[in-house]
Amino acid sequence: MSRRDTVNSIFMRKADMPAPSVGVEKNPDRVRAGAVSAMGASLQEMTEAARAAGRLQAQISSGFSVLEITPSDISNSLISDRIPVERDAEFDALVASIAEHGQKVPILVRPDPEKEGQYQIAYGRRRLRAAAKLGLKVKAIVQNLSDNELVIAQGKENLDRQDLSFIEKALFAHRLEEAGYARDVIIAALSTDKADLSRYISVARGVPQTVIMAIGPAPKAGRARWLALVDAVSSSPKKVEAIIEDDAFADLDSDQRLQRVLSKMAARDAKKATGETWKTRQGQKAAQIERSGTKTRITFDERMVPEFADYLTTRLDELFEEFGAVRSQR
DNA sequence: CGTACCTTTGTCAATGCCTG
DNA sequence: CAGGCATTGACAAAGGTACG
Repeated sequence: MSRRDTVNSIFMRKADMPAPSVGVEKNPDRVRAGAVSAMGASLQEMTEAARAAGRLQAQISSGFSVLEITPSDISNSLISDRIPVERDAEFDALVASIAEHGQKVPILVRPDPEKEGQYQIAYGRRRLRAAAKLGLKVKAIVQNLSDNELVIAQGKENLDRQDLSFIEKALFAHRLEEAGYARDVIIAALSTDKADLSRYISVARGVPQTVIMAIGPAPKAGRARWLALVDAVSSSPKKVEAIIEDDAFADLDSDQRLQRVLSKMAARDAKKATGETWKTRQGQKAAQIERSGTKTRITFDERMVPEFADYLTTRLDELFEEFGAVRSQR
């Protein structure tokens, strides 16, 4: 799979379209038809559009320029970095501000490499959404950016705003990685170091998307709580799902939802403190250890460690002797 | 097999926030 | 304002992997 295909698949997913199956080529005719219809059907309009495109091309190649662009000509960024929230008072305030004073700060876009006359947003999506809502054109700086520059610009802008929560950064990092970006590019985009990036990605990998979306951005929660959630999910994913499906769960705010899951899981762990999971060094959950009164039961998962139980059975005498020797030394 | 590089994990200190 | 707690950035070491 080429980089372009990978990036496209991310883009398609972001646009709420089914993820394309591997190896399926995009139909170039459909792309062309879309671009043409966007420019208008009549010859007059097409000529005018061609002239406008020429002017734009000259401006773009001379560096960058601030243009007024119809929001529908701007597609979403390759990589989504925000978890949508139902109510957003700040967004309403932004809409009101732009309605009253106009758009003060331009957004950053690049020309869509595949669709003439179209743009891809690097940052300023809230301003874009606000302009679209108001039916206004949006002021945009147009720059020729590489894929890497695009995501780095997007990341930098978000960090300037300092309102991406831990999990939003984690998702952003994870999506960049899935899109095939090198670690150093992701590190630059998130202004982080390799150690933290590793943690971001492991959290985004460790918690299912459905769980993250159900909980939301949890702006007050940092690394520790999300790492705790990774543990909780890996030990009993079904229990976590049951908690997030609870009716009352949706009534809480995002931070409270995360807290609810963690406290319920902690309570559950405390209750069955006698039960534990044995994991192999590769992290496979290979056995369940249950203690009750005078008995201890170890249940091996044959799918994870096939034939290990048989092997262990044949060595019980040996192990018991070893155990006796160790105990007598103490 | 040894080496170099990359990733993951553990840990600590600084900072900020909250509560009494 | 002090103390406790959570968050965050940074460093070091361990673990994993690719390559010669």
